[in-house]
Amino acid sequence: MLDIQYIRQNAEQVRAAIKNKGFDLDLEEVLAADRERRETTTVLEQKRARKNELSAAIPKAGKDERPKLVEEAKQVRTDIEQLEPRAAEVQRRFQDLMLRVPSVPRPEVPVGKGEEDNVEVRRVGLPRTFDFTPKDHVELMASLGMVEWDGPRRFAGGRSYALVGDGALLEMAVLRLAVDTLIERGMKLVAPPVMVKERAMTGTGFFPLGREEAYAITADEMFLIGTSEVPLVSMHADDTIDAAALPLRYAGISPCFRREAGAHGKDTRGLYRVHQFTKVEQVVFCVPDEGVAEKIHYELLGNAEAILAKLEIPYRVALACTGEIGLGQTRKHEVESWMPGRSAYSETHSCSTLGDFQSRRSNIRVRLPDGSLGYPYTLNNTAVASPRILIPLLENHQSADGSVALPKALRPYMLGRDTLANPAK
RNA sequence: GGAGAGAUGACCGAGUGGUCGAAGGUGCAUGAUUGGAAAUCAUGUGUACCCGCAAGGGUACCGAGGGUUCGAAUCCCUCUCUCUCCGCCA
Repeated sequence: MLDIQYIRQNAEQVRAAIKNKGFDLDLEEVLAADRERRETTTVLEQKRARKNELSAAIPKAGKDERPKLVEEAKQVRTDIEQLEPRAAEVQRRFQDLMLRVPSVPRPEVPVGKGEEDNVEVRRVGLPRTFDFTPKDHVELMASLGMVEWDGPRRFAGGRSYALVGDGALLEMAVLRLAVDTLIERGMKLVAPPVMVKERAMTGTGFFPLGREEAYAITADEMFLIGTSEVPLVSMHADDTIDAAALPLRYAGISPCFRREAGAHGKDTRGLYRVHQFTKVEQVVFCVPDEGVAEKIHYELLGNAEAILAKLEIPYRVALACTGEIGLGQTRKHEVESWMPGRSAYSETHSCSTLGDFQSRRSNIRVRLPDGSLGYPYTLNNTAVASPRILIPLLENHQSADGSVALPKALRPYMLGRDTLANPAK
């Protein structure tokens, strides 16, 4: 959410943000609702002031004065009761519109519509050239006994899978490697609730737009999170954090659930796009300062890259264009890992700065050194998300005989083994 | 799931219909005192929105939402959360 005063004073920039980010919103509607809201509250507050005046005067009034005052007070109350529903309606409409106003991208963010407009920043590592026909992760995992498809898809539906044997072990190893890396880098590990109330979804910017992307637990009005960013940010909802305590660096680990509502028929093969996965996520709160936020943004990006380096996966980093960044994000980098089975770099990480967008929605504040209150900035980035990360991990390290070499950094988490091989062989 | 207790400002805690944004204490800030500190004394110390160049003014907020009343932190209803006991349970 943006500051309405900021919107009033920078309407042009906000209009541009709406257009460039590709949202369907008429800012004039927002501004009109704001004007209407102020008009109705002014009238209402004047009535309330009169009401307070009268109820203060009544106990002091003499016997003969009293009935007259009570009479007027009753009238004023009736007036207020008539104004209130309209004012509430105007307020509701205003707030609903405010939740749909996107944040303004940082100046360095390229204007563009889709992926093709993202700007590649760097490539690290070279895609391997194979002297045999490489298998994709589906074939590899099948032959290595790492995954079950048929059973899960029968009892749990499309995009379901079960990691088994080395598949499950490898997932745990990768997650643990990521966790340890982040702990070494000063982040606090959190295993948060994965079922949350609507407020957490709205507060982090995933609702109301994108509501259809979340699984709802209707009986209890709860929602399954699509990322631990939701509970980690919400953990501080309504808090006032002392500036001296910032930055707060968290590493969240949780299962994540996504309906993939707009992606029917897309990426249906394998483990690339699934409804349930496990993710280690970095979330940081920092002081409201662009310079500080930028520094942390690159720190988070660096953490993700360090993990990819340990996993010995080639990747590239791209600065996402305006059309590819979300409602609240002011800057986003995507890290795309090389996936031989797709012969392409595909997204495995997403690093975002959100400014005070989430803090405002979640009512998270910071007490600044001068005693004033502000809204902290939030940032987040994937550390590792599995099973998606298993795709480049397995495909890049496969051998001609169908076995997979384990990167050195992973071996301690894999019982000291250096290879995954068919158990039958 | 059953029975009960509770939710007040940064914190503790008073307040059961009227001038209560809310006593008192603690903490914090500033000043006095001191060689310096402690102690002491004095003053100040919430947030959001609206109007205003400002000074300042107004409204709302005592877990949330409704209701009663001229008037609600105080009375009534619903909900949320916390705690205790019983049951169930990984």
